[in-house]
Amino acid sequence: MSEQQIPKTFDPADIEARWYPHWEKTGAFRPERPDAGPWTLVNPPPNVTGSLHIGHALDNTLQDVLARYERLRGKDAKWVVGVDHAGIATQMVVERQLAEKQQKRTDFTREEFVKKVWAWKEESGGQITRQLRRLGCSMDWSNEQFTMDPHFVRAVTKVFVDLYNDGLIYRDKRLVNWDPGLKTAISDLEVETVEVKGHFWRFRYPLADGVTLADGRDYIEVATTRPETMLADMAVAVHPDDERYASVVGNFVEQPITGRRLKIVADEHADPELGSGAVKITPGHDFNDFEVGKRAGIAAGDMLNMFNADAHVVQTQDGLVPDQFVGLERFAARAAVVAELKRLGCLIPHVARTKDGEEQELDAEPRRIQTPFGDRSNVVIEPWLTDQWYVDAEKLAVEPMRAVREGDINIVPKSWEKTFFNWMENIQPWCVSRQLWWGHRIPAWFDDDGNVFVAMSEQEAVDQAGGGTLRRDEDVLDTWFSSALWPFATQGWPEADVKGEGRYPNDVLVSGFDILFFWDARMMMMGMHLLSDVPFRDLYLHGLVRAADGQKMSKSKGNTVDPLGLIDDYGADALRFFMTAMESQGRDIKMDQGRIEGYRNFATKLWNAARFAQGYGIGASDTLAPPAATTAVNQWIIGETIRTAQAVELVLADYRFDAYASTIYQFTWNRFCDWYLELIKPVLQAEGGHDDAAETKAVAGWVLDQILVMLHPVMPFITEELWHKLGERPYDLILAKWVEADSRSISADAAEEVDWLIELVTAIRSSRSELNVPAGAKLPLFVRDAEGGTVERLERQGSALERLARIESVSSDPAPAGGAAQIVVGEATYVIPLEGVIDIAAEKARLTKNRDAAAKEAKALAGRLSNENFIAKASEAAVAEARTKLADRTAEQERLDAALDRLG
RNA sequence: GGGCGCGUAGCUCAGCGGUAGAGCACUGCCUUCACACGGCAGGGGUCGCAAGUUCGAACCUUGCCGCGCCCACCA
Repeated sequence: MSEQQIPKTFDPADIEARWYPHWEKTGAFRPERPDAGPWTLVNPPPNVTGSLHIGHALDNTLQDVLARYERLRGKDAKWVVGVDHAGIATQMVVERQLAEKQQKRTDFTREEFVKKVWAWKEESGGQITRQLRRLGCSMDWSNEQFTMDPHFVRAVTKVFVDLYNDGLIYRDKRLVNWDPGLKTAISDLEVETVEVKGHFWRFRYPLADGVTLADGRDYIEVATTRPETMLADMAVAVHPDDERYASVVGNFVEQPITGRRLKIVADEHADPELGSGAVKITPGHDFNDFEVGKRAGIAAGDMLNMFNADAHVVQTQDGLVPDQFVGLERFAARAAVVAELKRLGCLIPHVARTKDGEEQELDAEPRRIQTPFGDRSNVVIEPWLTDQWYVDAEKLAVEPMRAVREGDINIVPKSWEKTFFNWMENIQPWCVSRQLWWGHRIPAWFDDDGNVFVAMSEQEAVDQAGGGTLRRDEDVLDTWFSSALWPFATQGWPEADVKGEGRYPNDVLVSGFDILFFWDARMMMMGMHLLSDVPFRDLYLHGLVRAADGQKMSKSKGNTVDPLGLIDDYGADALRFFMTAMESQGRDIKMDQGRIEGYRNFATKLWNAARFAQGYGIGASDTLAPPAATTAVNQWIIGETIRTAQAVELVLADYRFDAYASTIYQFTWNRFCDWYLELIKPVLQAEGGHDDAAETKAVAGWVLDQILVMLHPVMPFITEELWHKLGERPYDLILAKWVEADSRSISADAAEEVDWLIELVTAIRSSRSELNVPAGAKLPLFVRDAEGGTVERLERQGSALERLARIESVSSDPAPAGGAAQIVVGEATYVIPLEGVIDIAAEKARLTKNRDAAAKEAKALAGRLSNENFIAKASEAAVAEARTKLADRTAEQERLDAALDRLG
């Protein structure tokens, strides 16, 4: 693609469709650059069945900004990409498809079903990767990963075996969060607590054996929000110090429905302040009660279970559940238990007042109950006693906490550290087994006696067992177990020496804060244990993309925005710029189409600026260093370019994405387009050529190139297109060199001169506009009180001034008598005769407004400077600055007073 | 119950110790030969409230009021 005329219209779709395949085909994402140092980033693997949502667009834009920036700075930027098998999510999708055909998973063998999932993976797995390409993400597709690739399976198996052998994975019988919808255990993190409307019932449990309480009552009152669990009650607990019950501890109550004798135990868990102070204990179906039960000497194996896998009532081991309850669904069982207790006269009614103040008896007190739901199934979670595999997270959490504390891992923004520590310090054993078919099958085998053998292969397990036939564990691993290995398993670990290659630790991880525990922390635990080093040096956490009204986006609310649609409407570059500009640390992003449109306009602006430049023979620069410049305007823009590059480097080092976007935006539009291009028009358009033309074209071409370079990380498509349209290039922009930001190329004098010119032009324009001078009218300008330096500047910048402020001539002669606009800039006053045109009253009003503004500021400054505390305590620089400003403002005010006098 | 964050122009957001900025929207002028997805000029804010620290506070501290998120066993 060689130099050619830039078309009048900017068509993002056309450009995007051409450049992405070109980059990918030419290997630009991982070019051969033997001298380049490694820089590594791994992409949070999206679900294989997923499609790109707006959160992915944010996450991947930020990563691509970093990857492209580092690539431009000469690094061998490797951005690892791949997809996650997403156990539960994917299995659910395929099961849903079966359901549409009136089929279910269990109609098939495990092998048949898994085959169907693989088929679906092949069919749908490419979608999200195609979409990432449309966003422009410069990932290393040559090394695309899948968490169920054969080498990944080996890595996962090895990790499981190693952790088992290290005692960090174990099998345990305890309560798990059981999802009766999916019929699998899930981890704590996959449980979402939601407040729902519920009831709080109170019941009487009669004391057995004729015992009574100190006050003579023959029953103990217990309360619950889950009456159905009474069918498996095993005790009643009271606080050891609770006098009311001290006499009956060690005695029994009789559960009214089952007739089971429940021991009254003393346990700190019972809160004397709450309700009656006595609490029923169901060790098999409540996390607290499980602990109380254990303390009371009930072994896990003896705890009564009253549910099957889909939460229907089953007979307990002691056979005491009346037949009428067996087989009931859990919520039906709840109603049945309440009804039966009521019938038995054991229900204590709740007395409520109606709005009219009348008393009313209810079965139970209405309450808001914190209820656990499965995050995937949206079904109420049941604590259920099962054998599962656990990772000893507490031990694995030690090193990551140390790493964060000591700065080996730098969490950005820092405010997340507290959340991180809070979770890590209270971490619970991680249940990693899932009763699913899709996933990494657990490498554990059992013999007929229930002995377990954990091994890399069945053969090894058999060898361990000393022969015989073994049965492999049916369960698979939590998806996050495999993705926890992502920073190294994707790069060939354990065979490859990822540390030696400089690819581990990764340089940075970018993720949404919503997966800090699920994924980021687990990578730290696994990485630090298995590779003895942190998985990444920096952890950048970004927020959520919210709907325009601030609500969380979700399919069920129907308020999602499709990033692909936004790309169609505004171009990928505009969407990327939006994400980058809005990414402010520690804050969510609210959708704002107006902004995306604004950034589309920005792209168009750049396009037209390049087109303009090209029209005057400005093209690809042939130097990396700034070209030699003699004019103030050229020196100034070079300095501004370098300052911009330095600012960009500074803010990107701190992951200040918004600051990066606004820095480059303002430079491009407000400096380069609004001023520089306008200032050089007289040079470019001079009839018969201009002495400064060659220099100016060289500088303009260089600056434009630097803009393309600096903008490329966030707007890769338009910049690559313009890069080539502006001239023959030895390489694509994606592989160009970052700006040589050498401060020695900044001229302070040039900056002062151009700042002065801008101030003067702006002031003249402002007065023209306020005095309603016709926009096209060219006016003479008379200067008074100008010092030598200003006179020279006026000579040098005369043609620019004439063009930008619509001035016909500049003269240091006294202005003719009569009405005139007067403009004060610096020490000089600029007079524009407007006899007959000017409205003297309007000009007086305008000058007075300016005078008053100067006077007000001068007064404030004078006040500050007359405060001896300020002089004594404020920094010298602050005092000096105040003095300078006061002098300036006072002088300005005096000149404006003089101008007002002249108006009469 | 703990923790985190947010309340700045009509809207979306920067600024985080020296008397307020951007984009969009708004008003006026401009069909000026790069761009009307544009140019120029302009209006608009007692920076949630209160007290404190400081020579000086949108910016630091404390309290309060609103909003949001996360974690947690009130049966």
